[in-house]
Amino acid sequence: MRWAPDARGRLERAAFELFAQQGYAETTVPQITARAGLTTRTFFRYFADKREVIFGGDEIPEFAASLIRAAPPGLAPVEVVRSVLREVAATRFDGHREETAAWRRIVAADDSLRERDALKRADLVVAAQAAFVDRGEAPPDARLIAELGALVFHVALDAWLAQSSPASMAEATDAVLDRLHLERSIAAGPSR
Amino acid sequence: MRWAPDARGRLERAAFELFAQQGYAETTVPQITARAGLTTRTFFRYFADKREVIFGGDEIPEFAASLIRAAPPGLAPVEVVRSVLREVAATRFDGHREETAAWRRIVAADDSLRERDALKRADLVVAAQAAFVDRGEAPPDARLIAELGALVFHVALDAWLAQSSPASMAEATDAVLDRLHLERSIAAGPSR
DNA sequence: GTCTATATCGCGATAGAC
DNA sequence: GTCTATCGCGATATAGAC
Repeated sequence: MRWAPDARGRLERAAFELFAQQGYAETTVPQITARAGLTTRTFFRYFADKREVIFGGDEIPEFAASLIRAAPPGLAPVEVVRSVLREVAATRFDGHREETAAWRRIVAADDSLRERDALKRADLVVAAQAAFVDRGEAPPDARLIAELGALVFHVALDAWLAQSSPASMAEATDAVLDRLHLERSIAAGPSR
Repeated sequence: MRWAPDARGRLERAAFELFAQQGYAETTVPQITARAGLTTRTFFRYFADKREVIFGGDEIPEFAASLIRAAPPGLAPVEVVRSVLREVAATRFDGHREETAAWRRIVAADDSLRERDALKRADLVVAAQAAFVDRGEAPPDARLIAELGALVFHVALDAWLAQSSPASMAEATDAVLDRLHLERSIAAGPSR
């Protein structure tokens, strides 16, 4: 065929390698596309902007939201958070610690990327809040529990990547959640 | 004098008005500087990038950090958070509800600005964590309590702006904190 | 202040695939 | 022939260098 397949994947890999080697800011889009054998214009057809290459297919918000909606109706919100985080951690992170760490190093090194990362977290909160509302929570409570879930997720991710011994990320999310010392009733009692 | 005074303030006001009228993305830096009677170059002397005009002197991280460091040594972390948030709310927000709401509307309408807003929140967490570490908390606990404080602050801000009756933001931060149903011991017990 | 690199995006052309 | 992925060219805005 006329074009090598998986243009998107090639762009992602080329970007990842260049960012790791010379840094995000020092890497230009033409450099990335040259390495992937494509043109600059093509890059922007796959990614809205340069930052998105490294956050590519981030379906975590959708995945988490679907898990929240699928949780048993009676389960307390905190327990929903616990099981959803376990599931996300186990299926998306455990077994990919090294790649995740390399990715995190790149992101942490550049403010543009930290910024995009922070937006992704905000978007996760929005998606999770909507899911909790669908489960019957009042919007303010749904917001709170969604924020808490995102908080635990991000703190646990950093903790998991920081520890030298390779425990599972699922354990890390549990540990952070427990450390919060939340009452079981959180965001489950009647609104004031 | 040769130049009209308060160049920075004029740029901020011009930007604010234009963003409110035609949106952030539709407003160019030359438009802003034209309205302020300055050149594009001058704009970037005062602000690192276009987004920063609207987040101008955001000294909240430094302010919050200094309050945390100044809190009574024996006070439980959650109570430190409670009093710091009260203080920040009362001195920086109460009495400016309308301006804050207008500002929030602009930010919420554009992803570039939501992104910067999210980064500011992350920076607040970093500053607060450092302050809690100085107070003697273990870094992981300091991180948790800092994240919690930022969470309460942002949720309370939205709640305060959303409510029709003009309560104080200090009350809003208290309400959100109470709603979390945290045990008093949070992040105060011995590290595992 | 001026000059310039780089990101970003609109539009039309093109070359197979079906 | 139509469709789709890609290219090529050009325009504008941001941002940084000199």
